[in-house]
Amino acid sequence: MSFKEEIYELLKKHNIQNIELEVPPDSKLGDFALPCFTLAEEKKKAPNAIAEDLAKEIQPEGSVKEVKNVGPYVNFFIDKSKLAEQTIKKIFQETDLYGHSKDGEGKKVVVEFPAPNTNKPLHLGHMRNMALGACLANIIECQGYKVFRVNLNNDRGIHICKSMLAYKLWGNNNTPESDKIKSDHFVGKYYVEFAKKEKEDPNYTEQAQEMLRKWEAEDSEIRSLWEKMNSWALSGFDSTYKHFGLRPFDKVYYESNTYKDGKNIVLEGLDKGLFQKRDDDAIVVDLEKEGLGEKVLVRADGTTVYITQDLHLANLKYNEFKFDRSVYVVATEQKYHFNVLFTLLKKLQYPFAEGCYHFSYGMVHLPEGRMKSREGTAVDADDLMTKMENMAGEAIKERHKTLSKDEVKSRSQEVGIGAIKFYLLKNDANKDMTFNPKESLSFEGDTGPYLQYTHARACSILRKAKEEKDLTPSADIAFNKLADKSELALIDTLAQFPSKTEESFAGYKPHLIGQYLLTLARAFNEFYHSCPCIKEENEELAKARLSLIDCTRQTIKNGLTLLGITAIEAM
RNA sequence: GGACCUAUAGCCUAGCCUGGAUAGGGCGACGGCCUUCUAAGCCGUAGACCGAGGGUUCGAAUCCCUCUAGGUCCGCCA
Repeated sequence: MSFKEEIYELLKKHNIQNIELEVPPDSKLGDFALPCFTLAEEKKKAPNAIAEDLAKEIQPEGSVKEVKNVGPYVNFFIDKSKLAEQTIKKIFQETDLYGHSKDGEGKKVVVEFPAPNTNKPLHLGHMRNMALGACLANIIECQGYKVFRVNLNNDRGIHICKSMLAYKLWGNNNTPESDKIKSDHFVGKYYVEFAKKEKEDPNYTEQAQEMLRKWEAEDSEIRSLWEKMNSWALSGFDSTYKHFGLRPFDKVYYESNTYKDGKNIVLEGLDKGLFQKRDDDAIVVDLEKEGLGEKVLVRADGTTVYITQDLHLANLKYNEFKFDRSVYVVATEQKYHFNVLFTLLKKLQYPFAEGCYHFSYGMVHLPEGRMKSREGTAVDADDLMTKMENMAGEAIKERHKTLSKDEVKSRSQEVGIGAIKFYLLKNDANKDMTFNPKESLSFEGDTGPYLQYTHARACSILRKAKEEKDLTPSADIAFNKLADKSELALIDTLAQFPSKTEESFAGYKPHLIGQYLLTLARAFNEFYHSCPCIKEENEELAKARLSLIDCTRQTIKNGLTLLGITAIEAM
């Protein structure tokens, strides 16, 4: 039974029910509080007077150590050593699984991201997508679900033809190797070049459309050019994914394989009378009632549109994975599209329709305005990673003059990438963000490196305790020795982790983990500065603190792992 | 024209779902702390009529309505 439940039981004995306990703003006031405003109304008495009487009436028992009246509240103090014991034992027992749950056992979830276009390299927008997608997948997984990470390459269409045409016209048969450029950047260069020329001469647009027609007719020359350039783009993406620390995808879909499909689904809907054939032979659906207007599903000429292939892809995924949920990690601009897609799936009465969810996230702006790949103003993913790693490397070398080159490299990679990921994950995904290089590239304050540093500090104490005093942390300690304000606050924060991961999962809110870790790191650093461990002379206290440090280390590690950030042991 | 999202100190942001006791952080500014476990840290000071107006409530940053500003979408493009 939790402390809260224990207090509810206690209150029941005094005929108080249906009032939510609150947590006072300051732990000095108490651990839990009963507001007496609604009681005041019932009993026609001032809330302060009621609270005063109740506080006298209710006798402490069990884990409740003290009952005290503060204004209109009855505040409860619980025996902190019990919380310490409960929490520390749990963490020692569960280690890497602390914060995990088995709620989703036996259920399957598909998470799709980042679904790039193969005409240009990945930029900061994709990084936000990847960070969120990977983190969301981890959070779902930690709740016991079997997660499948899937990707979709948008590898055909007019925009792809634009970079192809530019290469054909101005590429001189150069290759990424000959130009010594990363292969996806090589492709992107031609996309930017095309955009420039297209502005001056609309004739190029016409040529690109002609190329798309040839591609659709499976013209062999165009197809081989397409295959060559796509393989450049895709191999470039793969190295970016790897650098960013993404796990390999469980399945990769290609739009070029599926773009014609889905027509049978529409015909099925037509048979059932869900869709209509218009006078011009186009098949449409009337979503006026849903407030979504009329949508074309198959063109008059019998060809399919974007939404048709998405109907097909949803089915493909279900047939392959038999998922309970399917999450699409896609920017907020496509909200309407997914609204229509899911409405159609429901209309068609697919069993999986209810399980589909669009996880949308806000756009990434630059101080100058919107990022435009076409104009080459996007913040490139590879460049940003390198930049951050170099900055981290400088800082590390300054701190450790004798560290080996390899060690500097691996640490700066973890710190640099961690900084980017945390920056992208710490705030509400729903909100747009402006990438301001000056503050975004910082390693101080509310950042990933701050969390990694806190973790490294905890590791360092554990190492030294072993070396200098042969102390190892254990769950068999004198819990009542942990009585300092900062110790109690730290224990309190540690205890919250499982409910935070659960909340983060339930609401699709990755940022709750990041916010929690900041709170935890602050609590630990406060403790670190006021409670020595190795230098502590009271042996029992030193041991208790060491265990508390180990629990913090473990919890930060578990949290960072959910964010896709490596918890490094030294910085 | 319609739909959705956003608005919290000079700047970035948490809290809003589930209303409560002095609205948390961070950057920047100012002042302290490295003969004690990593100063990428810690402590302190200054800085917020929570976009505006109404409503509900004993109580509103939080719920409801209106308005304003910014953004996004509403294609037989993907």
